[in-house]
Amino acid sequence: MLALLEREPMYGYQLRSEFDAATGATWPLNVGQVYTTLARLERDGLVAPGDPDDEGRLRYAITEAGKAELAGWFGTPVVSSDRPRDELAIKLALAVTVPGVDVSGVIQKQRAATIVAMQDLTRLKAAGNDDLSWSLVLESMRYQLEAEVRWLDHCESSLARAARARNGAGNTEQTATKQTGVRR
Amino acid sequence: MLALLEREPMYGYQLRSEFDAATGATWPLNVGQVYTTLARLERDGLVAPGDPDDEGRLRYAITEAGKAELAGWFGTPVVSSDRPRDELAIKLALAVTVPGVDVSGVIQKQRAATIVAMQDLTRLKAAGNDDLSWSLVLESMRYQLEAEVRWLDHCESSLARAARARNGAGNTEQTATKQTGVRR
DNA sequence: CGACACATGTAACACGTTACATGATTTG
DNA sequence: CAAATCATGTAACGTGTTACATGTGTCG
Repeated sequence: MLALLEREPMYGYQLRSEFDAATGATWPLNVGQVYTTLARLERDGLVAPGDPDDEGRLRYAITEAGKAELAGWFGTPVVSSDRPRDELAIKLALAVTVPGVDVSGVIQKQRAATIVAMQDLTRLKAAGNDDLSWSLVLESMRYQLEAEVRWLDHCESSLARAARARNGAGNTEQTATKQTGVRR
Repeated sequence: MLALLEREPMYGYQLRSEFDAATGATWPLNVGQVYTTLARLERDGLVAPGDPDDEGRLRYAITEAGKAELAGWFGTPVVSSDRPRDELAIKLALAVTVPGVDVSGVIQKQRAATIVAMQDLTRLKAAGNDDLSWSLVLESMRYQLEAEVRWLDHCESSLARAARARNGAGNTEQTATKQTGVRR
């Protein structure tokens, strides 16, 4: 919000559409949330309601405090500790500890879903959008999804190795990558 | 929580330590939260308090409904739409739209931080932990961080290209990757 | 004995999210 | 004219997170 308001004062509805434009509607933003957030930002003195425009729309402007906050945001890198927990990582980490879970089944389903997501992305990208922000976000997702697939592969081979270690040294059937049935 | 309780009934404090063990303390979990979550899970009928053990500790057990929920979780891949918004992606997407922001500065700081994070990871990994869950989570982070660096590089060259497009065709000074000062 | 880990909780807060209500304006 | 878009809000809910209170056991 602050970043958008730094460009120029905007009213709520406009903020939503500008945000969607910037992120390519990848993470759609509920309009209602804009207003609640605006109220919270005003509470914290980061924005201020100002001159209503020609039509009665109330534009909010960023304050000095808001500019400082924004500059801090841009100037401070995102570190692991303020990233949200990675659900997928947790899921697999736990899956391998719970007996009866078909871990490779989980991995395979996930990889399939991830690959579909990548294809959707490619399709989106093909439906020409020359906007820079748009394409950066899309590329971000692509890099992440690619990494995810690679990680899933790594997990599978890790699993296979662990299974091989558990079984006798001479026993070389690839059981680990071929089990079926989901728990129980 | 459900995944841990599927292994065996546990009490609150134990759940915390088991979770930390599984995720390698990557995303430390506040103990208090375990109890509130446990209360909410009980409210939803997914766990049930049961037989207190030899010391007076109250163990919670997963219910049938909880098992179903858990099986659903393991059986359903994580898709983009239920992933949280990517703060870094949004940050850069907006940075390029706000005039006066030193985008390559942001990128460089982020890359530095990301690389440090990768080194921390390597160090952690070196401090021997042969636990499978642990190492899967660590690898997950490594893959993600690597992807992030690659994406940041991509962003920089994307930016440079955009800048070249803005400037005249003959004008080939590399202004885009060399600006300084953070807005204003 | 004092500090620290173990162990259980609760109150308060902030935030994201949804659903709903309401009205003006535009457009097929 | 009806439907859709524009536009502004609010109430309610769920959850993550922190801070605090409280007590027991253990170990240097």
